[in-house]
Amino acid sequence: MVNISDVARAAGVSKATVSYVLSNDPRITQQTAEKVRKAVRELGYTVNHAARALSANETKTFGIVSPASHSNYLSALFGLHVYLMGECAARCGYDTLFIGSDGADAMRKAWTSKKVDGFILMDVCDDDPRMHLAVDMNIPTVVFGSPKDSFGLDVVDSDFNKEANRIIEFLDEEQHREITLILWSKQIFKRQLGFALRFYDDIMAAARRKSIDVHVISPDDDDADPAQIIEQALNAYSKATAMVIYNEPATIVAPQTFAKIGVKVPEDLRVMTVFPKQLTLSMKIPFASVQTDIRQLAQTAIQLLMSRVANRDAPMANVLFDFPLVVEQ
Amino acid sequence: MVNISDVARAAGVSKATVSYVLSNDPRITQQTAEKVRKAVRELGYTVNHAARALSANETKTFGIVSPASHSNYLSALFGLHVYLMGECAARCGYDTLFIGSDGADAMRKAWTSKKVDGFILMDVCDDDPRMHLAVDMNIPTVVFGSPKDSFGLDVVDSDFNKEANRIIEFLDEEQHREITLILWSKQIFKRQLGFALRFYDDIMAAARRKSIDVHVISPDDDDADPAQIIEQALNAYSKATAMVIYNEPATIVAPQTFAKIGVKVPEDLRVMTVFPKQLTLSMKIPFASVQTDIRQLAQTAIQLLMSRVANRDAPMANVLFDFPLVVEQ
DNA sequence: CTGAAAGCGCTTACAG
DNA sequence: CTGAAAGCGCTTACAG
Repeated sequence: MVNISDVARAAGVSKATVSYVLSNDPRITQQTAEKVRKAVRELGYTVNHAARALSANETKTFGIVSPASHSNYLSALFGLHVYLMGECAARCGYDTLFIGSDGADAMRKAWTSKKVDGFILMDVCDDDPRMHLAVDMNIPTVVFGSPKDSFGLDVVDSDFNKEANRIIEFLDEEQHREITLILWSKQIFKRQLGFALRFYDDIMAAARRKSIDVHVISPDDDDADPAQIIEQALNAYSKATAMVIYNEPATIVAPQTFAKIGVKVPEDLRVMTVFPKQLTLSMKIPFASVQTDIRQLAQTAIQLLMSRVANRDAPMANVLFDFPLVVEQ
Repeated sequence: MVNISDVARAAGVSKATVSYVLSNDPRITQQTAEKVRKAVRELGYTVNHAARALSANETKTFGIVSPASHSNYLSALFGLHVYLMGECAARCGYDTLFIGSDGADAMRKAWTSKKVDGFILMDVCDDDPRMHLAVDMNIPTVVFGSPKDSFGLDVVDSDFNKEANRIIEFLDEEQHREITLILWSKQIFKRQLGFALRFYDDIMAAARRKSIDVHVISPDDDDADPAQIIEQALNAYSKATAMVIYNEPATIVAPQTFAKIGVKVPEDLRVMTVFPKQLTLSMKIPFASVQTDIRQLAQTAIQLLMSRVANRDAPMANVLFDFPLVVEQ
């Protein structure tokens, strides 16, 4: 494989000059630069990544750290996130290293072996060990999720508070006084996942303010059949005139469940949910929904991380997106 | 950050010895090895990845190359694949580099910069430029999908031929003489994606053998509303007694579509599909389906790639999985 | 059984 | 404006 010496020889300059041209150093004259670029082109030269990383002490790659474990369903969405972040990162000249299991351990290893310049933590929970690791070792890190405290790390997520208020206000205007709320599983709550906790707190507070009665349902288990849970909720709280679903598997199966039982939405029951815009389309979720834009979230995460790498002492960023409530007619 | 010299000093040996211990070289005595390991532990040493890669000329990372472009829906599944492969690779001591857009170009760059030891190509199409690149540059590569010709590259996929036959035989036994077949979009076919082409050919051949009439429908567009397509198919071919859906978005929305129209499955219409087992559960796909195990596919891909890296001259592997047909009662 | 030394392919002060 | 040289942190024949 052709290396920098080959290029230097072909261009009749030193290795240093080649290196300077490659990094667009302004001290090099146009002429010299052009000679070098020609040689690069003709020889098909590409910088050796390991050598550059070793020498320059930066890898131009970001690590995406998955949470310790999660159910099958969560993984599907998670995958989409990873994919989108990979795309955004690529556009910014960064590669993306996927850090699968073991959360904090794998993350520490990737960092101490200098395999990445920084991390994006997926689905952070309160007091997440990965956050503590990042803080302790002063690692550029952006957090996905809404932990109670991010300990100074940059955060990006959707704004649960606004989402919850918007949902409740909409229901209040439609005069619903009794609703049922289908949440993530108890397992998720036990793991203190920020998105589950925050949304729950916010929506309950908002409902209280409007004096709306809320029947709360949280499946015992991640793998519980979401269709059954919806049916049970319908039976148990038959006087509720609206249902808020904040649970992705349940949202996905809800349309077929209602259709099967013969519940007409929204005539018989107003249904509201929070769901990624990108999937709303292909999965035909026909509810009034707050439509999360996961591409925008991904892009922001990458940008925040790039800024953080460039300046470790910049003030902490906390970007919460206020996604729109879309009401299907 | 602590490096190999620090460890050598602390253990009272040379750098070489530390390196040998780390690679479990049998020439080092137990005693020395233990001393070194102790120092490693106490100092919290981790090998610098770039240095090792530069010196040993291997990166212990695999690149996962996404196809040039694909629709939103495809991406969701794609993400799951990436995720699962990352997990499998991690278990085998490999990291996973996600190579987003630009297909062959990004792949060439990752290779010439020596960022990875090999590639897994997602969703390969006939004559895929990424395959040619891999062959031309003799890059260890495993191909996901069923191209007409893999040019000697290792292949892993499900066995479309067997799937198609199994589906048709099942329909034949149930005495269906006229069926409708909903396929991937014309865009997908135009891009010559192996899975779409192979399945289509195989199922038509099998149907011909059993003298079953097939009405074929392929949406013009990836983003066409799959629910409408199903409804149209139902209207256009009302005498068909079975429907085979080989199109993931359509499969996902099919249950709610049938429920809405009042078509009872399987009483009014036998519906068959091919769908990842892992998503069948969470998405409540209630059809007779060939259940692809994407975790197994991912694992096999990683294993094949590891073998290929270890021995470039080994005979080509072509692993096709025969996944079971599961009939929901 | 262990160590001194060369080399992997870059970047970057520093000197001129 | 350009080049000689040190150095990044490892691995690996080779010598002893």
